[in-house]
Amino acid sequence: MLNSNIQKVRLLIVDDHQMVRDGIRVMLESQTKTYKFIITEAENGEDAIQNILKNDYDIILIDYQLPKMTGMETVERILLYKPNTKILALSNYDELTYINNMLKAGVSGYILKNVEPLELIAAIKTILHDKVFYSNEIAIKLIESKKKIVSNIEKYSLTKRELEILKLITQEKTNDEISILLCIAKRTVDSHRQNLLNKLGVKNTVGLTKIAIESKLI
Amino acid sequence: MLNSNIQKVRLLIVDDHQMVRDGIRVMLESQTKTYKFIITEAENGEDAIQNILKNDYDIILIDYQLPKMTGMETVERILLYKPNTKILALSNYDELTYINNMLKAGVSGYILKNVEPLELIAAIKTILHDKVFYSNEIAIKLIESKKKIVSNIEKYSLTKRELEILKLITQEKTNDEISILLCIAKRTVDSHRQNLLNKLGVKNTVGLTKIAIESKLI
DNA sequence: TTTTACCTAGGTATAAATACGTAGTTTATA
DNA sequence: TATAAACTACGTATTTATACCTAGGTAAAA
Repeated sequence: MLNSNIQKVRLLIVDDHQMVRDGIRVMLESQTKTYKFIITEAENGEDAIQNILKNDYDIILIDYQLPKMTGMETVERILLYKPNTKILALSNYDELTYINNMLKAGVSGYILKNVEPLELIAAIKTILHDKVFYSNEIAIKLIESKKKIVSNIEKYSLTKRELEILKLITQEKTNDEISILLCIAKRTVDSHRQNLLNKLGVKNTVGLTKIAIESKLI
Repeated sequence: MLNSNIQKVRLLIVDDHQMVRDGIRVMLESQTKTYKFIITEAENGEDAIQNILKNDYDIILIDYQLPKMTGMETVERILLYKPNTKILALSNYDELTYINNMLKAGVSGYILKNVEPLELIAAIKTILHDKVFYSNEIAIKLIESKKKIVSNIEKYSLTKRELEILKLITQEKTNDEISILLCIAKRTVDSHRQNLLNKLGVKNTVGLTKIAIESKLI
């Protein structure tokens, strides 16, 4: 009777760290109330592909960093063969590039490895119900991502034009070249450049370049 | 009889990820031939400090990234209270900065989290015998660290002097200032700068700065 | 010992950047 | 519609960087 309420979930863990695979297994096996997990493990992308070709899984947990084939490539190939596969990305990193890459590849969720057992279960539950799941940190990161580009400009309160010119400066262009590109007078570029030096509080072009790189403008 | 050969090891795991703590526990508990691990867990640096003040441990496994207090600070404080404590740093990162920081703080070993159970046991064994242990990747990293700086110079075949001047340029110094600093004629600095532009194949100071940053010279 | 690479230094010239101003026009917004 | 912010532009002057040379001294290597 009680058993009838327990749902079997076929789950594939793709991670090259035995420690992580063990950790996930412990987490999932401690949750026996609503799910019975049938867990398979794969060490790398190739393994994972071989596995999904032979077997069906309800959900796949995959790391971003894998030897040889990256998690992203693996996800792309899995979805090529079985487009309806539900995949949860599980990473150490909340780097925006990684998150975006995984989402682009087609994962249904992205959580960090420092996840609590209950949150992991919640994520799996959500994804099994055809919804997407991002852990809080990831959601915030995604929302903030657009803001950050703006905030770097705001941090130094650069105008659009100043930003544009800063970018051209970092492309090794002279004021003369910039003026031609933007169809404005060289002296105008001079002014903008002077304002940039003042606003950013640096001495010369080197300072401008360094800040541009720091701010990831280039 | 058999039991008399089994050594008890009091071990403290300091890591904010339950998954990692579980993973280590599984690894260690699977090795029952020579050791019986008595494992305590701490979620953060504060916890760890409280624990080591109350109890004695044979070895401490600690992550680099911890909330609030870093692994490095925690190690420093642990060794302040109990200077003979044996500590093994366990990190996801083989970043040289992290490794160096941990070694500076006083750990007896540094291994990556993708460690095999047998290697983890080997590390613990080595450290318990008052020796130091680095996993292969870390050892290589440490050895290569010096080489890398050289290789970047060699890549562009910069001379010592040119490198010196490049660094000063990236500190927003003018040729005049550099000449005073190095006690050489301004015209000599001019020459070096010209050579830098030619060798690095860039147009101006912006190019020099970008390459210097890429090459991690600054 | 000859060669080579490196550091040194200067001639001459031009191009580019920096510094400190002023000021008109447009655009968004309160 | 008043106001501020942004973009535009120029005057004047100095400093700095770039370009293309030549060339001597020194130390290491072939």
